[in-house]
Amino acid sequence: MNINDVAREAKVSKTTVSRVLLGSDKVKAETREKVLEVIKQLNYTPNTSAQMLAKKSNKVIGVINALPISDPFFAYMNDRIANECERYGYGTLYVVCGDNTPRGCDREIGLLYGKVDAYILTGNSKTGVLQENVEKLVNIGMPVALFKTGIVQDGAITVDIDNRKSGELGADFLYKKGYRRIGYLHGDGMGNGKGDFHEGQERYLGFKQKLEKYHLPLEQDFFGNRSYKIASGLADKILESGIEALFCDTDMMAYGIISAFLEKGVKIPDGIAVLGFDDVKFTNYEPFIRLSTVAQPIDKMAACMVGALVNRIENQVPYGKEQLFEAKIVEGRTT
Amino acid sequence: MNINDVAREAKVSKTTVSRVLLGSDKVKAETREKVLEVIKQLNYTPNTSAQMLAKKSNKVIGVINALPISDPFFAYMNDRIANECERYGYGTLYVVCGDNTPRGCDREIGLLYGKVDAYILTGNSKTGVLQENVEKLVNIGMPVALFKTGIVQDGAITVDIDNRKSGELGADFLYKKGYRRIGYLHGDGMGNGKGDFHEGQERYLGFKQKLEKYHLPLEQDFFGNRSYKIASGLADKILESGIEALFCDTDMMAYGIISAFLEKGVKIPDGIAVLGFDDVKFTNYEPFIRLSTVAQPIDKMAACMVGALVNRIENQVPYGKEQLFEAKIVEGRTT
DNA sequence: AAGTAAATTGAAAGCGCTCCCATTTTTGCA
DNA sequence: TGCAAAAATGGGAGCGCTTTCAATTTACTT
Repeated sequence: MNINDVAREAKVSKTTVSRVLLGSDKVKAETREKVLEVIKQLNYTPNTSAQMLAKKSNKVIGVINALPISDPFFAYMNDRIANECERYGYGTLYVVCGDNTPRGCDREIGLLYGKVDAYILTGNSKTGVLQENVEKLVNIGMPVALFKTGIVQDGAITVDIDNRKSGELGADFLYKKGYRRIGYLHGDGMGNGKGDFHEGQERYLGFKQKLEKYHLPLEQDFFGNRSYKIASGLADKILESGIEALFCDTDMMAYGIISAFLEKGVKIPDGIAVLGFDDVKFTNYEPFIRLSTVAQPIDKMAACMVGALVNRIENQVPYGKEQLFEAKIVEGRTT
Repeated sequence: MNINDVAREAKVSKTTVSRVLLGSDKVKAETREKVLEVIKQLNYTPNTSAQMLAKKSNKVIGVINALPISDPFFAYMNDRIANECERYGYGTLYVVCGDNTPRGCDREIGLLYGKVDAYILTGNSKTGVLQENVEKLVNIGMPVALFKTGIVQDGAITVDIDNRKSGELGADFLYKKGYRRIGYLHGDGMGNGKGDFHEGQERYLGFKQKLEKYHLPLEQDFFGNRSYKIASGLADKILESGIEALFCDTDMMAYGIISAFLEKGVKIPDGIAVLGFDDVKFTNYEPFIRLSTVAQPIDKMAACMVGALVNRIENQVPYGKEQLFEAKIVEGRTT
């Protein structure tokens, strides 16, 4: 079942069918009607591979997630990307590097090659192998956007927030709220315990600098971990340290530790204040504790990436090398 | 840059290059070496659209999520599907129907058409439009698996848990733990307020039947909602009702209401016990309160779908029409 | 050394579609 | 009614790859 079958049935040439399909050009109204009718009747769907091959472009952007997609922050980002693509009439194809091991995603890039007009690469674990592949893509003229990969590469556009500044912002906010003894809870990146969460390091740096500027004492650092038992002891450790506020480098860490605090009967924010990072949005679930957090402008970042890629694809307009966004405080009830 | 460039550079025919690419057949070792070298040197990547067109199959399974992917349950499912596909040497391509409106996903099916060897359709919002499209796919001989779509269709394989039984299981568990006054917290499905969460209805039915069997009183029903304010009042309402245990029809609802209880200083499970549904797994986050829940065998369901599809694709082995799995209780600390 | 089988390679057709260009049909206007 | 211009349609090449089948080379046997 292909375009020829439709052509035969509609008694026109496949060229005409193609024209109807692409909604293009001038086809007599009644011819179009007839073709559409046959298409519907035969349940014909055009083969996108053939289209792609013939057209060299198909209005599709490919997204490679170099991390498990069940990370809520990135999951939401993916939703936003799809939405943005739709605005421009583009489809979105996703691929996931399923495991936790940072790698080059060769397989995944290959899987999309010839199917998409541009790539978006996503992932918070810096890896040299990935960088090599980005270079390759760029070299063959492929439009590429990088989201939080920690890679900055000529010919690709890197989108992220200014992590350093965001760390400062969080510290500043807590300071101005009157907290003086402020601790920091580190996440562990991809949960692989490899400590390669490059974003967190920058955030922490900004946080520390701000504390120093205010001549605040540097409290003990705390480290999150996926193991329940350690995490449970963690809450005690944090409480015993006597800090007044805790800056967590992801919202998920914040939610976790808050639950632990609540369970121990500690009031938030009176017993201890908690500031998250990300502004994670959940489908199907509105957290009952509105978290105070350093919000990443996810929507804007998605719009920036897709907009830049589409503009490059359609108008050959080059994009900048790096686009850093400002985070902002969203105050909930935990500070 | 295509296969011809490689052929020319390696001084062989493109047929030979193709053979090397497919790792197939007999190619003299030194010829293969040379071709591989040229491929590497030129950074050549085969065009998957051309391959697909020529081969009629490319070992790729397409997944259409008829819901926002940021739903943690489905996000995790998607991760599992990718893993299963990888076991068979298959790639996985995802598409998301970005909005909350249940629809036929015509666009998304079309986007994948000609790119994949089989479809997996996912979504917990029954829609007639979707069913039509499933029929179409089946009619052209496309292997199709349906996950929680609420659709059962000849020629497609439907995979789900036995929701009724699972509701009974939860009620039974709570009863046997000694709880007698048990309430039920309904989710609102896709969060679109349309109340089309067909799974929940079945679960509730099973739950109710079991209560009746034990001659327990039917407590007031509670309804979750994405609006924070209502949800906050909800916790009070539940507590005032005097129930001893609350059965929530998703884990996310459970986590939410638990936070609210904790914040009010209510102990779990002494003040009130909470049983969730799903056994949601988070990347990057281990909830500090291990939830007691009715666990869906996500891994098994993913394996079942992918296995059935691959077997159908490669060996023409037909699959069953419907495969229902048993849920089981995973007891945490909230009951 | 000759002959045959096996291994290796290449030429060319074709996958389903788009699009350039040529051809046919229709329209507008004198 | 006739003729040029515009509109509508179709033929066929080509997108990058795989695969059949034939041709060539190599290896083996006696």
